[in-house]
Amino acid sequence: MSDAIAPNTEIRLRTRPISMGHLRALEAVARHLNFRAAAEELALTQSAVSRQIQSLEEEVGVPLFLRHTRAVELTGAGGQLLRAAMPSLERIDAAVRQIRRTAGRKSVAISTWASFASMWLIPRLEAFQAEYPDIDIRIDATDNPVDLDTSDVDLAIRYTQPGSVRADAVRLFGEQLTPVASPWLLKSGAPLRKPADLARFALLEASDTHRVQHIEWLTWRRWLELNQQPRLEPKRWMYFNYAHQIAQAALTGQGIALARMPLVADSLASGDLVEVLPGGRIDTPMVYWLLVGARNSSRPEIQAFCDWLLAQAAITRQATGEDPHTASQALTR
Amino acid sequence: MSDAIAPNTEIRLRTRPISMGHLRALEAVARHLNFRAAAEELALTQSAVSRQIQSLEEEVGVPLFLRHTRAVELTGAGGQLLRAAMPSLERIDAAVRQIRRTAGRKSVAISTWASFASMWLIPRLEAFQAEYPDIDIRIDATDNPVDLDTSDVDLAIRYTQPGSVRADAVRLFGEQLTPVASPWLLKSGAPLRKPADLARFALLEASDTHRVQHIEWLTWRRWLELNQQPRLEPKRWMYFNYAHQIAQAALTGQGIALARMPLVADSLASGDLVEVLPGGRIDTPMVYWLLVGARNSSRPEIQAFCDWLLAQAAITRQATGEDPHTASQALTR
DNA sequence: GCTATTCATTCCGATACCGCATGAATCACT
DNA sequence: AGTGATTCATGCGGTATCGGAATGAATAGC
Repeated sequence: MSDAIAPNTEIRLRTRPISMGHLRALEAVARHLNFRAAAEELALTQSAVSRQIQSLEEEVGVPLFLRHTRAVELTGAGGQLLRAAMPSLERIDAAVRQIRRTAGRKSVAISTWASFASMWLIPRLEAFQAEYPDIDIRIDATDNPVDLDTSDVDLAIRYTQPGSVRADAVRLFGEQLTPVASPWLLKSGAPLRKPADLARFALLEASDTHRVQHIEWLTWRRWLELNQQPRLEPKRWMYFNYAHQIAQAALTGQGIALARMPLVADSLASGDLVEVLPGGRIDTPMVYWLLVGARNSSRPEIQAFCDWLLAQAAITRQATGEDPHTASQALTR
Repeated sequence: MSDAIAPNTEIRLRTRPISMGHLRALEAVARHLNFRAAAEELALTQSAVSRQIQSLEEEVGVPLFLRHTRAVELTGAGGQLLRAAMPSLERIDAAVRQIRRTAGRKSVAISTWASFASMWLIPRLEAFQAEYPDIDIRIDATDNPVDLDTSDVDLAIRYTQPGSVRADAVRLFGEQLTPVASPWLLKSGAPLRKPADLARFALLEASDTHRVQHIEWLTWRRWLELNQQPRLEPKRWMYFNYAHQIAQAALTGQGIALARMPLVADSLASGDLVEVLPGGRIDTPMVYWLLVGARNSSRPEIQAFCDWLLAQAAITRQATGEDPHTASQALTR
């Protein structure tokens, strides 16, 4: 009864797992359309590459390349496999590189969005780095909302209304909007005392086509209505895609921006921007949240970063007048 | 001069390419959290799996699992690699399966969207299958617009306005909208003679949140305005996500749908649906296009399918009254 | 302390992979 | 047409890798 091994060997021969090295050869050959050049790139001989491709072809049962005498041509099946394999290899390689890079190092990966990263998070990071020089920081600000359980970020900063966020999210701060401008812009000309005076200036506004669900709260139109100027037309409208572009335009005196208090508190404190109309703040229902992936909350560097972030948020709350108490409560977490 | 080989071996030792088999072991172990069970699933011994994981760990420089005496625990790095590897392996496997399945067979893969597939394409496919029984058909109606050059579909059917489509797109037919209903619905009650009579019925409308750029042309509101009934309020509004759901509702007598002529021409011809208001057709600027990937246009089965599709489109144009000529021109292509 | 469970390790046979040399096919040029 | 050059395929031999069986090491439960 040799049945015990016969099926084994048969299976082994039939479904030998595809090798990643072979797929790399496929990729290189498809790129060069030349076995020898591909082999050179892979630091192999042409013979090895030839047989790797052959092995792949035997595996899928279809030729992947048409070998003409002087040219190599990718077949449909070859292209199909290539299109599946190339991003997959790249993704695996990227993951390995990432793991290797952070091997033995403490690191924190944060998902947020571009405006928040450049206007709030990054300016403060230096302080954290000074306090914890051995912790690496990685910021993913690609604006793709990522899943903390399936992606490789450790924590996320989100911007939503209360209620549409996980129960374990920690509130960082709320949001007020206020007209701001460069003091340099206001020095020339008559002083700006009442909302109607805004008509003399250019108004900077977001034309954010992506996140339509939030934009209604951030418009000058809403601010003007709340300040009894529903029909005011400014000297000029200027539209920008990102909040930090608006801030940049305001800093360079291009007009008056309806800024988010938490994000411009620093510029207000330093005097680079000023609130042009005291009492001109309006609230939005939006809240900035901190979310921590469950599987990461026990790592000490995550712990340290969260503590630091909450302390920074408390400082921002104080600066924006949202939180009249000291930050001690947040620090003790 | 052994310089020629010394660097070779060094490189070989440093960057030994990761094996897909090892990643499969990672996946199986992560799922079972048990080396023996994973080995059994992989038809290997526990010893082999142990060494595969070890090899991976040596490769990335970090432990992927914590081995406790009675339990195995995935580390952060392990999870990171797993999250990258699992979809990648799945994608490669799927591509290989797909290639194997279509090995030696002629096949045509079409990208379209759900409503068009179920209301126009699929009902006609049987005729094509009868004519070409040896050609496999694969329909990708996931509503994700795919790139003909990078995905593995051979041709795509698109629905846009003229101008926002590639120059080599072939026009299938335009679009008219007309109110339709089940004849059964109309038999009860007073006859429906003029647009204002619509107020006695439920009107079926799309609440298509996805493709906002097209929806304006498809609304009852627009039809009513064009027919001098801007303020008409029907007995009831019914909203559906997909055009074929609307058609289904109309077929079962739930109300009157504003249907796309090309998609309901069959039901009108068979009498399952009737146009409730002769002369009630309105045009939309939308056009149905056929796009063929450049690298596929030479395959004979693609050729055959395109010819057949264009002939079907000509028949539809005739049925909707769009094309007064015979279909001969399209047939000769 | 004994036993059962589970992963790591050692040894050995199988084989997959590589490099070298060579063959086969075809194109370019005389 | 013949010759050389280019390019991929193939036969062969050596080596590294891999898998299986048996055994060791650690520990949790009793």
